[in-house]
Amino acid sequence: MLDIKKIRENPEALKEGMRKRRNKGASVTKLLSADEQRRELMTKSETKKARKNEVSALIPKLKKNGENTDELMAEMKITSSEIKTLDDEIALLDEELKLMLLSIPNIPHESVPEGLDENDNVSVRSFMEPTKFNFLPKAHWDIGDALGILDFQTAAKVTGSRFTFYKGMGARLERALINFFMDTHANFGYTEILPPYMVNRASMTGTGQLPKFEEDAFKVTDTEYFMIPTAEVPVTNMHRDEIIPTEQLPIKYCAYSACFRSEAGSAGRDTRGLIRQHQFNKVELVEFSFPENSYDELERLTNDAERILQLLKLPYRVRLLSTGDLGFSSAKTYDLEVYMPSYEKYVEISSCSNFEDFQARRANIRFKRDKNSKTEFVHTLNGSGLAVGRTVAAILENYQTESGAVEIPEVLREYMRTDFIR
RNA sequence: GGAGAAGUCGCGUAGUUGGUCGAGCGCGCACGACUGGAAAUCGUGUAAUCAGCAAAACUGGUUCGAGGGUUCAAAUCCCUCCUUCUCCGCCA
Repeated sequence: MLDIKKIRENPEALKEGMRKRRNKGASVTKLLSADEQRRELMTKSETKKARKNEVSALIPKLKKNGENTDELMAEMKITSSEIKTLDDEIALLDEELKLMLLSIPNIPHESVPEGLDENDNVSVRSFMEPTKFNFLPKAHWDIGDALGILDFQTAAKVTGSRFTFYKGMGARLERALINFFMDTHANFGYTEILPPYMVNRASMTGTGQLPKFEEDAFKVTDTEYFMIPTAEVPVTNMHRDEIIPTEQLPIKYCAYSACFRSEAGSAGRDTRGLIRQHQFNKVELVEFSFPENSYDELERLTNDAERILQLLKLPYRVRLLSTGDLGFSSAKTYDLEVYMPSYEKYVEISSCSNFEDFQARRANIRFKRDKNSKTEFVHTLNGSGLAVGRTVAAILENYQTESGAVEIPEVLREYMRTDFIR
């Protein structure tokens, strides 16, 4: 959510930001007129309330002196109903205004390249060369099938499409990766979190999934709970409606969770394999930082996610997202893309974003520099560290051997208790 | 799931025949006095948020779990929901 006061002061900045995002939804004029009307009504209502409070203090005094208060009480009866009418109008405007504000995406940071879509993203750096094979490499779903470690067919029977059974060494690989990710991040100052997999509506709104993207989420029937699409939601909302003690900042969490996405708009895309599932595992990095540090922290957090790929010796590149590909809540995002031989291209395996105060304002997460200073919103950041299923896919494909076996990356061998899956 | 109790300013509490209660007290914290320094003691202060103002100050509004209602007036009465605790049931 953006700051209505800033929009009031500088509507041009919002218009420019929305132009960059090619966003047609935000009507600045409508927003500002609703805001103005609301403030006008508030002034009226508050004047009446002041009078009401004054009289309410007066009545008991007069009564004590035995004076008649009928006339005042009659006046207040009218005043009260007038206040109620005004407040009802204000509440209506408030709701309208809030819905508008909640539907406006974040304004991109000035360092974000302007573009139409993912084709305008910019490569920042890369690690290793794309893996070369002196045989015809197989896709991970074929490898998984051949080794008996991934079973999509049975999952389709038991649940439906876009689900997977991991079996034997496949299940162990997934579990090994989760432990390896968490252990690594914990060594770099992140506190481990294991969050709830369902959250309420307020949490989904706090991080920006609602109200605009309800169809992307799985809602639990007969409750107001949603299955989390990422651990970012429960973990960021841990501090919702809090004023974080300054000495605790920056706060850094790493959280493992299963993630649930309906992928409503993606029918037919990446239908095979582990790339686009309704349920997948992910380790997420979440950070609450001082506003002035957040862009340095974004670089650092991105490096923390990259470290995993480096340790696994998987080829990847870092892409700076253009305004056309930027997520709704983000001001700046780096995607880490791992090389996937079956696609003969790079596939997103992590997304690291700085939301500035966009989520913090929605979720009301603040801090105070010292006793006498005003409260400020923290900046929130997060990034995958990493998506586990896609990492399994990347390992199966990049580490496959001509014999059909898969070598285990060195750093995982102690977790796997083996050097090969065959 | 059933029965009961409770949710007040960082913490602990006072406040239930509705009316100077946005709210007293204690602790904590901050500042000051005393001290060579400290402890103890004493004094002062101690929320968030919105609107008005260029703005600090200031003025006004709102907030006693959340939302609604009764009333001239609600922390106090009524309703709904949420959370916590105790007992029972069920259960990994």
